[in-house]
Amino acid sequence: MPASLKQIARECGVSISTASRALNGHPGVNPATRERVLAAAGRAGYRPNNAARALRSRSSGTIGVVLPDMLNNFYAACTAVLQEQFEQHGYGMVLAVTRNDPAREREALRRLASAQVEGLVLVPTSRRWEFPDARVPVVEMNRHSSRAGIDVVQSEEREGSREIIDHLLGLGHERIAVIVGEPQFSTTAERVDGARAALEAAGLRLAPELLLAGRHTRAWGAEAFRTAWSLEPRPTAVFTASSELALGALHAAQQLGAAVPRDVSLAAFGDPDWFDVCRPPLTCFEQPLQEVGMITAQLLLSRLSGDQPDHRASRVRVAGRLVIRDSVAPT
Amino acid sequence: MPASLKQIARECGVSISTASRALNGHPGVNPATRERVLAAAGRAGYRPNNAARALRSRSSGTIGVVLPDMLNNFYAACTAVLQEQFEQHGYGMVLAVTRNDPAREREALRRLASAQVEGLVLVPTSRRWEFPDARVPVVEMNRHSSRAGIDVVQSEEREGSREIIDHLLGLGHERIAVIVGEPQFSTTAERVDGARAALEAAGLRLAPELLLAGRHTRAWGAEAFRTAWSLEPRPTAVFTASSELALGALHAAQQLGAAVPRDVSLAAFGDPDWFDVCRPPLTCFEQPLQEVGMITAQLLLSRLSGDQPDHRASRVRVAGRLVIRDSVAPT
DNA sequence: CTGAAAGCGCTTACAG
DNA sequence: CTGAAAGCGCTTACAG
Repeated sequence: MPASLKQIARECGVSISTASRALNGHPGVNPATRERVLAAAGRAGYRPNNAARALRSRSSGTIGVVLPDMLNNFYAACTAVLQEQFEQHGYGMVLAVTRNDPAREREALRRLASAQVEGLVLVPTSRRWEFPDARVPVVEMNRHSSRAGIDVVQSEEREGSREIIDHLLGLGHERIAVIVGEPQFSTTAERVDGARAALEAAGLRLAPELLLAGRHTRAWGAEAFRTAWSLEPRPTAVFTASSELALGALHAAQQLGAAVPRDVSLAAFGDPDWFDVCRPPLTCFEQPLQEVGMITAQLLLSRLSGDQPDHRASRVRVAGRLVIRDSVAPT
Repeated sequence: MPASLKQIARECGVSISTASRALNGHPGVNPATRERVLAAAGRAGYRPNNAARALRSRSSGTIGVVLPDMLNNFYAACTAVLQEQFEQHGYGMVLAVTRNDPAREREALRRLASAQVEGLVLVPTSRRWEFPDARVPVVEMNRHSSRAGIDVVQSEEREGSREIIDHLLGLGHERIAVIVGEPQFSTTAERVDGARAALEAAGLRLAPELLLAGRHTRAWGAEAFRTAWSLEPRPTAVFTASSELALGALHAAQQLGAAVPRDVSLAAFGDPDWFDVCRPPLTCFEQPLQEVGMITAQLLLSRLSGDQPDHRASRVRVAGRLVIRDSVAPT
């Protein structure tokens, strides 16, 4: 049974008001009294009850984070940064996962509202979400919904995609398969856009049969690669819009005996740790995960501290960079 | 401003007691009244205040999870399973990360105590941790401390290590470098033990120069591999005790121009997604991540539900399996 | 510098 | 079936 404020106060012969003030470092407490209270609390292993404190002070000291999936390398990295930043500023983090299911998202937002989170980082899975408490600042991370007036922090999706395709075009590829995830996500739309723009700038177009949309899974990456490989004529290059898709595509290529990059070039969006030890090391667009997490945290924290004179919503796009390895060859 | 119980009650012309009972599905509420309350709550987007509920009912509905690092594939996977299981049983999860720092661990445990968690999953980083509230059931996951009477769920560390070494021995390797992480972790000790036991069973021994202990990072994996490679005579095989270490070792091998498995064989503990697309695909001992997470959750949940007639601590070791790929060749 | 008191939003015996 | 009341453990004006 953990000690309560009351017990500490009694032990020191002071009121609970005084004990509370001493523990919370309020000014205007006799230093000797403060010492006594601190000592007693230390001895008893006193821990304030968060629920009571939150209830009374009307602030939970907590920020909610809603994301699709903890296993995804990108989200895991961002979340690690968020958690560290929030902790440094005295906030706890409460996590909810949606698996890209709008119903789960709805439920997650409810739960976080019940937890009285003071701020929210959201990787939206539906185009129109609702948060019960309109006073809570929200930042959309990576993906964005169609809601107006919400801060968004993402990487340069369109530009990244365009750089990859430009790189392929520069090496003579013209028939390029584009493998992407869920079409309803803003990231997918933007990556496809970027690819399309690059092709059109070169006087080419993205043939419908070469655009393969499915889900951000290894399985779909593999299936889509096989589909692309069965096309007539075959594409000379494949662009996968995430590392999971690349994993599947690479595996499928190895199974089909398609040598990368001799038979087909492969380039991906994202750059997990293992891209440089795979067979072959993959050329890719490195997403600025750390920065996205950091900027998201800073933006939310500045909204929370209220010293954000500018009340307009921000839209931050963080630059990434092309990393050239061995998976792309000239035609 | 989210609606409170009081407002809902007033709107329906009932007392807050009745509104509370209706919302919480207590028996003995007039169905018509219940309907009215539910409807009003729905309209108002009512969400109960967790803090108030936790304070009054003395149960937070929350389980704490303390782990070293969210980026680690093993912990991310376990945590995903834990979160899903806890959610299914009506518990929220609150996460704390220690970065293998005992001081951070101490602080994390305090924070979770303040949050009144009802149960705790802990990947311990110190040999003797303390949780302020002795009534809270704790399960140690993956690693274990030296505390008696605590449930532990882990994979078969010793056996996995032994299987790997036996496999190498079977192909004629006798000079095998063993690269491990932090020596103070139980997992490290057990993996080293397993390796040593396998060697001794074959009438060999683990030479001190061949045991390279550092940290579970890519950087240490690379450095240790370079050290091993500079030994005279060179080892013919390298065993890395985690996937991060394997990543570093593989990268170092590629940089040194050491062809795996022609010049040196490589085998690892753990089996992340990408092991089968790297160069070469890695032979390894597959850790049962899902199962470890699942069993941990079930064990803690059964302690919480109190229907655990057996009060003795459990020590569960989940079996893994050897996965043979292309990174090991006969001498 | 300190204490008595109110009250945060709920749940839960208790009485009717 | 319903309501009035107590109280969970704190914080915070308010009075001294």
